[in-house]
Amino acid sequence: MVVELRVVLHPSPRETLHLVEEALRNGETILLVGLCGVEYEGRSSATLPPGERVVFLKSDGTLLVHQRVGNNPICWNPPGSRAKIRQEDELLLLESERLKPRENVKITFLQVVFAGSFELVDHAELELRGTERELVETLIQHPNLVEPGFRVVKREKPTRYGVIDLYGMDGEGNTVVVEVKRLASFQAVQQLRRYVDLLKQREPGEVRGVLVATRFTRGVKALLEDCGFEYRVLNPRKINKGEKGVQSRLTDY
Amino acid sequence: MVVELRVVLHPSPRETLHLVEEALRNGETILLVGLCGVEYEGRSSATLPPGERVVFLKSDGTLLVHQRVGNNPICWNPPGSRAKIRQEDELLLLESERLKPRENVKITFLQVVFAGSFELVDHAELELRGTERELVETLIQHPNLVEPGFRVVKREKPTRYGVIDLYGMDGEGNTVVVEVKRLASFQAVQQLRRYVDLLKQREPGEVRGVLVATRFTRGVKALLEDCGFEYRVLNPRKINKGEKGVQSRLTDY
DNA sequence: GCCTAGGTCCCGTTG
DNA sequence: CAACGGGGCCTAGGC
Repeated sequence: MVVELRVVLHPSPRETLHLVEEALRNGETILLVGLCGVEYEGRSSATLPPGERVVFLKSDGTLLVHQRVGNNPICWNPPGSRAKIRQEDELLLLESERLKPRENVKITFLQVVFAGSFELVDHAELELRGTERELVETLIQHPNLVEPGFRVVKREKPTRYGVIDLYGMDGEGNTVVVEVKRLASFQAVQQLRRYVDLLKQREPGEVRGVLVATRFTRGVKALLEDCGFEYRVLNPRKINKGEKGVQSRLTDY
Repeated sequence: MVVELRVVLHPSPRETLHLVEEALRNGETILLVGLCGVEYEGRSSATLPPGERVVFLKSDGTLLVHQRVGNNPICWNPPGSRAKIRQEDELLLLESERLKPRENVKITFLQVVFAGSFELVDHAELELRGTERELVETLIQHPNLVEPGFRVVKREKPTRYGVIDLYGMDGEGNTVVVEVKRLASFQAVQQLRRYVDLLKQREPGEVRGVLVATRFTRGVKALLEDCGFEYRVLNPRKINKGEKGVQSRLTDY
């Protein structure tokens, strides 16, 4: 149950000031709706002329300014920022400061039509399935999905140029570098290439590169071929039923 | 000014139902605060056990579920999704459906402590400064920042494997590929490498690769060196004052 | 603390 | 429409 809850409609600047100050003291969640302009200065800098928006201030310092459309906040400051509010004449100034890197968001309210503060209790954590991590675990349990005879030597093998998802050997003793992705992109191929090139300098035998993903784009397959790499399509639904859904290497075609 | 605004404290399921349904019809912005659990099924899938959260429903279909901490929503559905609400006994079910890709977010409210709908007017757009685009424009105006004698031939030159930020020639007529980034990463080096390799096959003379960025990490510089590439550090603040802040090529050290 | 890579990334642009 | 790369990305995990 929400222990504490306070709401004001069409508050005066002073009322908003008090509500926000008290909510900040108590570590409550704050929602403001009103006409405001925003200035941002930090890693980049930006100006947002006045408009009606929702401003969301969390107890961990998170500040979000949402326009009426779009998934992402138009302006924000991440957790750890510090917010202060003050009144200047009929304007309300909400300022959020982040220290590292130094970033400042300044919201000037011309009018507030709604102000609310809430004490939220929430100890639950998201349980997410179908991540890349799970794909890697699947491959460790079923190395045949990479190819019959494949043997995992190391998971998350660190190198000078990043961490190899799966490092192992094929049936003939060749080194195999496996890069795992949910969605295979150019970037994934390049990552694989970086690792393969590195190992080629160190390992004696052949070094093969394999990109395993649930989805591939056209361009990626072409680039894979150019690099001499192979790929496997993982079908997440088939995995539990068996070890189907394995593609042959590109060079088989 | 906010034309329409409706707020209910501790609404009954029926009251919430009516408020949300009417707000959806009118394309208004909806804020709900209460105890709820969430199920997500789509590109991935997830479960979030009950807790007190802020639910944000926008007129463009955006759905955001925010916990009391964190910059990002814990669950969401992007713009273009369709929301429906219905009552089952004392529970309220808010369901959001996205078609491409198919994704479903189902929120089960055990209790709503606040419901509000707002008609927001906002035609303003963010003016953002300090982007990569601006860095490229700076280089075009001051090609000396790449190096004395550098001449831009083409901006955003498309290739089979992506678009080259800047393509030009040095004082000796060699091809120069310039990749521009705010923050230099391994990925940026690989991108540069892709382009350089491609042009080496096509262009007659030498092909040089230069990575220009405002910030570099140690590992990136090492990889650049291994690839035989050069780099330049751009200081955004110095740019307007002149053409200082140019680094020599790695091989000068 | 820096650095690296993942993400239900979202988002705009381009083919 | 797919696909590719930017982002004030944020966030988690290593060292």
